[in-house]
Amino acid sequence: MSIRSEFHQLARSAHGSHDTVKTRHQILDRFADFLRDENIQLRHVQNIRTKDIQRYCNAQLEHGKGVRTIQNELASIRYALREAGRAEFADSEAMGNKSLGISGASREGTNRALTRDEYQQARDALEARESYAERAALGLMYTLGLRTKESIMSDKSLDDWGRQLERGEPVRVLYGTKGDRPRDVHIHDREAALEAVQEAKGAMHEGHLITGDAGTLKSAYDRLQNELREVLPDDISPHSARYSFAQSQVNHYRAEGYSDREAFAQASIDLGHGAGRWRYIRHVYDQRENT
DNA sequence: GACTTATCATTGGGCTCCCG
DNA sequence: CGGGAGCCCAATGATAAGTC
Repeated sequence: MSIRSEFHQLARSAHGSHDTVKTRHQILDRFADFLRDENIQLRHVQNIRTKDIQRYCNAQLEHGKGVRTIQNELASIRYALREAGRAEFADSEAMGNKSLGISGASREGTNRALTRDEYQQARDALEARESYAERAALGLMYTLGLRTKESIMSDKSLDDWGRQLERGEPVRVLYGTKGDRPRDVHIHDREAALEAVQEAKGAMHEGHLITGDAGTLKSAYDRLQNELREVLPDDISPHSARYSFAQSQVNHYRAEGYSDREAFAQASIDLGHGAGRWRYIRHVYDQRENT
C-alpha cells in the first residue's frame, strides 16, 4: 500500500464534519504529491521524519503560501500522524509550528466593513437585476449580522424572527451557524430588521429563499456568493455586511453607556462568539475608519 | 497554540449566439 | 452545422476565521 493510500484512509477514519474531512483529504494528497515530486521515497506514514516535514514547510513558504495556510496544513498532517499511532512524534517539540519556522502569523482580519452607501448601491444593483431573493439575503446579513450560509438557511426561521422582533425579543439563529451553535441576537434597529425579514418572506419561492440549479445547499451558496460579488465593490466580500452589523452593534451599546470593552463583548455575543472574544472583535470588526 | 470549519478566489465546463 | 468568443455558474483549491 502506498503512503498516499495510507493518507487517504487516515483522513477518512478521523473525525470532523464533512468539509473538514474533505479538506484534510486534499491536504494529505498534496503532501503525498510533494513527497513524490521531491523523490522522497517513503513507503509508510511510520517512516516520515521531521526533516521531510521541514522540507515541505520550506517549499510551501518558498512557493509563497501564507504562514497561516501552512499552519493549517500542518494541523492536518499531525492529525494523520496521530491517527497512524504516532502521537508522540506529532506532538513533539520538533513538530511544533515554532520549530518548523511557521509561527507568529497575524490573525487580524483583512476584510473591511461595508459602508451604508455601498450597501444601498448593492441593493439597487440587485433590484435592477431583478435578483430580489439575493437582495433580501443581503438585507438579512446586514441587519441581523448573518453569515452567508445562515441567510440561505433562513427560510425556516423567518416566521419566528418576525414574531421575535415584534415582541422585542432577541432573534434566535438556529440553522447554518458555524459549528452548529445557535445564538440569540439582540437587535437595536428593529424596524430595519423587521423590514428585511418581511422582504425575505416575500422573496421566497417554493419554500426557499435562495436556490441553485442543482437544488443543493452548495449551489445556492455559490449563486448567492457570485451574485453578491458582482454588485459589491472589489475589496468587499459578502461577509463584510456582517462586519457592518458588528460595528453598528458596538455603536449602539456605546450609546447606551456601555464601556468600550463591554460594548465589544456584547457585540461578540450577538455574532455568536463568547463574551471573552471582545478583543478579537475589536481587532477584526471594529475598524475605526469605516464607522 | 493547535485543531476545525467557514469564506473567498480561481478555474474551467458548458451553454448560447454568431459567423462562415 | 462546426467552431470559437463570451458569458454564466458550479466545482475546486486556497486561505481566513472560528473554537478548544
